[in-house]
Amino acid sequence: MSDVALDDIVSLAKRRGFIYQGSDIYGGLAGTWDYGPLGVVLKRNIEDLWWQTFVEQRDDMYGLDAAILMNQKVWEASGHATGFNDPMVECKNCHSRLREDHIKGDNCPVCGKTGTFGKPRMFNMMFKTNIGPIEDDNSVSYLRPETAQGIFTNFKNVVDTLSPDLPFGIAQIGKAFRNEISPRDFLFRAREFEQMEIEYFVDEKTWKTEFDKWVKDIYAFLSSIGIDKSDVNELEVSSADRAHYSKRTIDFEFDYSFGKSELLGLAYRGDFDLQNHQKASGKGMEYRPKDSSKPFVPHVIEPSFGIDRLILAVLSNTYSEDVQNGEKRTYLKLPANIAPVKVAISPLLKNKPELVKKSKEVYVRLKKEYGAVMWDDNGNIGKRYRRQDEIGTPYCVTIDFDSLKDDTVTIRHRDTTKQERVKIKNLGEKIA
RNA sequence: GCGGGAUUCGUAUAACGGUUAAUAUAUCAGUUUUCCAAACUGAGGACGGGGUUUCGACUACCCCAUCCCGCACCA
Repeated sequence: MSDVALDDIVSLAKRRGFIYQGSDIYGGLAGTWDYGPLGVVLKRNIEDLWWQTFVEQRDDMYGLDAAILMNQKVWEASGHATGFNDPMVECKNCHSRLREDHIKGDNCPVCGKTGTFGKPRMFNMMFKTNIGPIEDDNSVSYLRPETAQGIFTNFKNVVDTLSPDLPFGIAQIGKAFRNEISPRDFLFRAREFEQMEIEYFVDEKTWKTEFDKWVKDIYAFLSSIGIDKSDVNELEVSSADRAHYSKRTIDFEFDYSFGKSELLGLAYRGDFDLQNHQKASGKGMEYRPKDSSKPFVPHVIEPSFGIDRLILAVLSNTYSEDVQNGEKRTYLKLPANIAPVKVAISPLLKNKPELVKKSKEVYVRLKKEYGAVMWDDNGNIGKRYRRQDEIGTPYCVTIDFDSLKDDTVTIRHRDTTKQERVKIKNLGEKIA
């Protein structure tokens, strides 16, 4: 298990404006979290990087942003309307609650007693709502429990309008909702969360090689947000545990403070989803090869990332403490490309107008170029460094009296606390 | 959902059936300070919500919410 305590991360996240409890002033709402001023930037940086990596930098990928509310027929076709509707039974002896379909015979698997089960009760993991003013069976809709179905239902649209060559993928970032029985472990299991999902459509014959390529691509992306291959455990999901239509599924697990748990998943789903929607909607889901060979329903490989879980992993991985001059220093070793503040600008002394003036010039100049630049003149210089350390700012630039003479400044590095003197005009290449 | 524990300034802690609820740190303003949380002055900031007992409840009791630990769940 990771030796970073979850409490330390939760506390820092709140103290510094990364993540707050949802509905905080009313006592909270279980399973919801709000991203504060720094958190939203961190999150957006990761999403942007993901989008660049998997959509913009590739020519076989197409973006999508589908509606959260969908026709109830979507969930009937996908199996969620029944699959998410699990009958639960409770053992009257040991009070264990179990899924009825997981129990063999009349024996409680927990306490071993026989005939102790009460009446099964339905538990639906989907949030139900009604469309329009009349609440009846026809008006029922659900908040999507995964973004994937929005991609499958638009498969035909994308094929018809952009006529992509196989293999190709459709990528989407968006919210999903699950009425979890017990949300746990900070961002890890929430009722409202965000997914970054890809459905990658392939010819069945090629699925194994494409699957392996995705494993590589996933590691490359993780590495770019500071999660190394050595931080990840690949769990081959056994045929008993994976969905019946899947021939292979890998859970990529991360070592969180509460134990190894899923960070993201990679599943080969066969043609299960498209076939189901073809059957249910009556619309053709074939791909027509350009060489006029026989049309077929493609198979699909699904890399599915939970942003919130990625953020929790990034925070766990980068939360660091060391001792400087006998004082504990807390810092986030965030990679520069996702740090919410890239560089902080300070005058060495804030009561010297000439230093402040010069610092402002540097600040305005860098802010214009990089955006994520913070002005910090509070307290003394050491205090500012520590404060920037805690929010993971990789570079601090300080303007001192020499700066006035020769246009140089010191740039101080978060991880080493070392500093170097550079020309103002060369700052860009140092923090790029 | 079940069992156990908890909930007091942003954070971390303290105290008390009865004065203005304390301390550290953080925050903000000012003085000072020539590179790693120095010092000084000042300011703002909390008893999760509701009910009961009581002359009086942050404190006791009940209900609810949330968090933590364990169990179960995770299609």
